[in-house]
Amino acid sequence: MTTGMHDSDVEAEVSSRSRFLDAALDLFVEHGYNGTSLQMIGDRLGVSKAAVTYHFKSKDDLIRAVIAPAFHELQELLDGAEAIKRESARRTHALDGYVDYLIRQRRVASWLSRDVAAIGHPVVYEPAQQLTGRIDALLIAGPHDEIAQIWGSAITQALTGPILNPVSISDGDLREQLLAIGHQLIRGHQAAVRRSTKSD
Amino acid sequence: MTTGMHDSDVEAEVSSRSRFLDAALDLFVEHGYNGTSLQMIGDRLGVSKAAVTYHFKSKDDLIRAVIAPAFHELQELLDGAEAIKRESARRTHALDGYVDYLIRQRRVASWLSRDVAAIGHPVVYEPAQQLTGRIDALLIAGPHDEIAQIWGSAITQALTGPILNPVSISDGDLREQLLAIGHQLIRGHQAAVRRSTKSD
DNA sequence: GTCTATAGCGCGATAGAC
DNA sequence: GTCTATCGCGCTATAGAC
Repeated sequence: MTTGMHDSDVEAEVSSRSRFLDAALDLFVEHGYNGTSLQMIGDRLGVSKAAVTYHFKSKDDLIRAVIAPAFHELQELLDGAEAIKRESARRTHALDGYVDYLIRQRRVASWLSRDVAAIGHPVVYEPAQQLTGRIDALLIAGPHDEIAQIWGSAITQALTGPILNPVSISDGDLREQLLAIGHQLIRGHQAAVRRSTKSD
Repeated sequence: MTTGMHDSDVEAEVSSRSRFLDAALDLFVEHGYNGTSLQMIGDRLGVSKAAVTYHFKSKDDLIRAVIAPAFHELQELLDGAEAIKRESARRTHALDGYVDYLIRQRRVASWLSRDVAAIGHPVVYEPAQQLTGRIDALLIAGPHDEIAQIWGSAITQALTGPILNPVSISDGDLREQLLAIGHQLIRGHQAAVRRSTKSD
C-alpha cells in the first residue's frame, strides 16, 4: 500500500470515484457519450443512477473527470517536447511520447477519436482542439501549409487506428510498429514536400 | 434535365427525400446520430418533425437511407477489385478506388469513422464490419497476422484523417496526397514484414 | 399527402427520507 | 453521506385532423 490512507478507508476507496470513472469510460467507448445514460453506469456497478449524480454533480462533471488524467498526461508530454530546440530531436521525442501516451491511455484516446458527441462537448472541445494542434505542429516539419495539414492528420489518425480494435500483441511490439508507422509517414511527408517544391 | 420526370414533379422532387437525407447527414456529421433529433432535421428544412417520420417511417429507416448510396458504391468497388487475379494490380486498383470513394463520399465516410453510435447501430454494424474487413484484406499483402492488422488499420485510418477536417485543396491534389499516403504505408508494412521474418 | 396533437417513454437532475 | 422517489423535459412514434 503506497497511499497514505487509513485501513478504514480501503473499502470506501475501492468503491469510490475510480470505479465510477472506469465503468463510465467502458460505456463511453462502447456506446458513445450520448448513448450512455447515468442509469447504465449505475446498473453496471449495482447502484442507482442517483448514486452517480451524487459523486459527480452532473454528466458534464463526469466527462471532465474521465478525460482529465489523459489530457494532463498529454499536456506534460507536449510541454516537454516543445522545450527541445533541435527540430529533428523535438519531433522524435514527440513521436515517442505520443505513442507511449496512445498505448497507456488507449481507452480514452480511441473513445475520443470515434465519438463526435464527446469531442463536440463544451467541456472537451477547446482543450482537445488545442492539444491536437500542438501535436500536429510537433510531428510535421516545415511550414504548415495544406500538404502539412494532410500528412499531419494522416499521421495522428494512422497512429490511432491500431489501438481502436484490440490486437493480440504485446504493448512493446505494438509500440515498435506504431513508431515505424509514424516515421514512415514523416518520411512520406518530406518526400511529398520535395515533389511539390520541384514542380513549382 | 436528364431525368424523365414531368415539369410538375420538379418542385416536389427538390423538396423531397434527398433534401431530408442531405440535412440529416449534415447534422449527423456535426452532432452524431444520437445527438441529432428528428426535430433538428425538421427545423433545418422548415417543417415539423412529423414531416420527417412521414418520409421515413423511423429513425432507423433514415440512417439506412443515408448510408445506402455510399455502401453500395463501396461494395461495387470491392467486387471489382476482388475479381483481379494479380495481387499487386488488385491492391493498386483497390487503393485507387478507395481513395476515390473517400473523396466522393467524404461526408458519410468521415461521419461513420467518428460516430461510434452510428457504427454500433444494428442497421449499420454488420455491413460496415464486412466492408472494412474486405478493404483491409485488399490493401495489405501476405498473411493476415497481427502486424498486417496493425498496418491495415493504420492505412484505412490514415486515409480517412485528411477528409475529416476540410482543407483548402482541390480534389485532384487531395487524391494525389492520399495515394502517396497509401503507398507509403503499404511499403512500410512490407518493410516491417521483412524485419520481423529476419528476426525469427 | 402532409401536418398537429399527443401518447409513452427514458433522460438528467433534485428534494428530501434515513 | 447515500439512496428513493419524483419532477420536468425532450425524445421517437403514432393517431387522426385537414
